[in-house]
Amino acid sequence: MITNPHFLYLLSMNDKIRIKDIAKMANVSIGTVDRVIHNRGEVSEESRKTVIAILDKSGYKPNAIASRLRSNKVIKIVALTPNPSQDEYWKMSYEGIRKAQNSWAEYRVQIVIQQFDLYNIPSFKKSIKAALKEKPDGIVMAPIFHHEALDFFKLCKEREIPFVLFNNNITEVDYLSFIGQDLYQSGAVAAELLNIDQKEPGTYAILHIYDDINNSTHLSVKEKGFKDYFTSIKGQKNQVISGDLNFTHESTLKKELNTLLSNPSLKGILVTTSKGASIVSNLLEKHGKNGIRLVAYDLLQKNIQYLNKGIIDFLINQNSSSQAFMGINQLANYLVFKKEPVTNYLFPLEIITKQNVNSYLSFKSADSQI
Amino acid sequence: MITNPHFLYLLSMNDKIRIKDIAKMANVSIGTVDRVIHNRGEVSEESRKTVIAILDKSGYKPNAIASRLRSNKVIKIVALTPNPSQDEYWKMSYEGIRKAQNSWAEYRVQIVIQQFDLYNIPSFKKSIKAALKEKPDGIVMAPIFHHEALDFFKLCKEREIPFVLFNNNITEVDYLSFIGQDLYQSGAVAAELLNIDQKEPGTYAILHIYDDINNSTHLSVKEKGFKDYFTSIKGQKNQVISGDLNFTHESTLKKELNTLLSNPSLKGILVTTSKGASIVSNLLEKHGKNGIRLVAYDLLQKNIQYLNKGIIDFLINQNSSSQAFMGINQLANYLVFKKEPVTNYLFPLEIITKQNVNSYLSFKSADSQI
DNA sequence: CTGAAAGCGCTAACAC
DNA sequence: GTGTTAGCGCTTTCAG
Repeated sequence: MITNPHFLYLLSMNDKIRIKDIAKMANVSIGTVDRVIHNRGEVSEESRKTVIAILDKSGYKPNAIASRLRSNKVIKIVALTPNPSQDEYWKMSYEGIRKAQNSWAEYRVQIVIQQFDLYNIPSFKKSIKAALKEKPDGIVMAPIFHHEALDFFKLCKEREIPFVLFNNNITEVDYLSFIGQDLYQSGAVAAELLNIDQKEPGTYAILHIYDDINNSTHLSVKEKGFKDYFTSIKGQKNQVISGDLNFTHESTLKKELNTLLSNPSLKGILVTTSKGASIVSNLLEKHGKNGIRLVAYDLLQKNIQYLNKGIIDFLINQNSSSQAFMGINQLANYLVFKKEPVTNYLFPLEIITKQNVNSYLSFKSADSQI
Repeated sequence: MITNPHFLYLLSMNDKIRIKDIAKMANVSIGTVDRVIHNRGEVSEESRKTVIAILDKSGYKPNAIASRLRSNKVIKIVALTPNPSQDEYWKMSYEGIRKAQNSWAEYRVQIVIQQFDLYNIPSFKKSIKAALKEKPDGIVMAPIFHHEALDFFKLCKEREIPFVLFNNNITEVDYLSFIGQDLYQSGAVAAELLNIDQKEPGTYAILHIYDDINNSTHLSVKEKGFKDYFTSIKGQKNQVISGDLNFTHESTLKKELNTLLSNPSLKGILVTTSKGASIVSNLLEKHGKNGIRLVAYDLLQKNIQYLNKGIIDFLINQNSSSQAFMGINQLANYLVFKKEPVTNYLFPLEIITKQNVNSYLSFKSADSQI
């Protein structure tokens, strides 16, 4: 079969084997080779076999640069995201999207941002419609409205639009890639941080403070990890209490928190929502820290302030901006360069303290690779 | 001047302005525009001015892909690195280089790895010679032999070969980019971790355990950060002791460490060298932990084991593999796509515990963007 | 000093 | 089924 004398010669100069070379070796045209490479059919079984054999043996690697230059069409990605001005966490996420937008522009990847109201399902539905109208090549989003997201993904499936999730997962659907964190383990890390060198047993609280009822499922996973950590400790009988509190009823919220803080056996608090931390911090500061340890989430400005003041002891970074950035990266690399995405891309559980927080903040501005 | 009617039209569809468009707007040929862009001279002052004006106003950005495709030459980078089989830390670094090698191959970037003996200066000098003989377009290395590295960089400068440093910095030279960590702050983080919730004053030790005298300067920066942290605490009089110990004299080393561990006021130990941690861990395990906290560096296998056993309390991750990977990324992006590198790329000071270590280990295998 | 034109490797439309 | 060819945006040679 592989009898063409060029074959060995080309193998020896092992760089830059082009489609042209493969074609010559297989005694077919470059058109045929291209059809084989991209499974575009219309090739006789015989040619297909020879070409594939030669592709394998020659170690041919397509020249991504040429390929990209040629296929000049604009690739369109829609990123669905909450209105960044509503929430600092989602603002960071938005910044990640903007960064991706920037760095993919030179590859003719157009990233259309569809904003919706974080507290308003109809607005989300409207965004969905707008997104589909764009006829995108791919979609990136954080599926915060579970039910509505499910419906949406069904439509994507029908239209064969690949989608990437970040922030929280929806396991029932067939996503291209999910970018997030191991929430169970995240709860365990938080528990561990509260428990460092605690010699006496005590009470530990896990508080979910939200302004809406989104995501409650994903918070319960953190809770499980948190509780399991404490039950796994042998020889120390701790009490774990959990509370679902509502951000919007401030007076009841404050009352409940104050009773909690007055509990003399209270050793530590985990606040699972990034936004809730400042409320607790504020009260804890007034009440007096008294050795009550506080762990919270994310590098929100207020959280950083309380960390620096010593009210918050540790933050766990969910890296909202990198998650969004990486979500788009995965999708764009898939669409542009046909790179197989990582199905479950779990970010490390970053522990932030007063002393290392600046290294994280300055890193943000530095990182700038594609 | 800018009177061509195409001008406004092209500005409005603000993407993809090509050299061709600039040429049309300036009423010159694309050849002339190219000569202006690359300062290749042979252009009349008048054309030059018009072209520059239009380039500025139009926000023209060259298409790096097309440019790279055309100039078909292979870009060669030499990565100088210690023999990976000598040391686990440098093995991780080596893996980062291999990963970069892989992901840049498709862009016709050839990364030549020059290994040298970590404990042998002549071997390093030999590698330098070999590196220069390759006539590389750029060089990446960790300048662990300070003096020899300095000489080398002088030669690079003469030959106009840009170089990127990682791991440790040499501020006297004009590097393209440095990838590393803030060592001063790293010492402070370590101190903080040892000091969490310590109610009583005590003794804290910082130990530099090496098998050679490399890098002693860069360890002293960590020491400064460590000491300054403790002196900055008001209301708690702690004692800080530091020690330079030699890995190779095991019996003396053990003796010294055992006296240290018997100090009843000892509260915590920082081992600044990644390799030294297992020695201390081993002795501490035998001696009994007795509330002596241990902080060490890097995700070496033994360190992870001792972390999981609870002998090591925290590891600070120096991310050797990512540093090397990013070093090559910076250089390759500069050489291939003319992207301006970040001059000082400081990695975050990652705190690793028993509960988050796996999230870091599995992340390593997942990350795979360019 | 300037313009025209070839061609990097690949894709896809088009002809046979 | 298969081969041929135009052309993506840029660089560089060559002719004028």
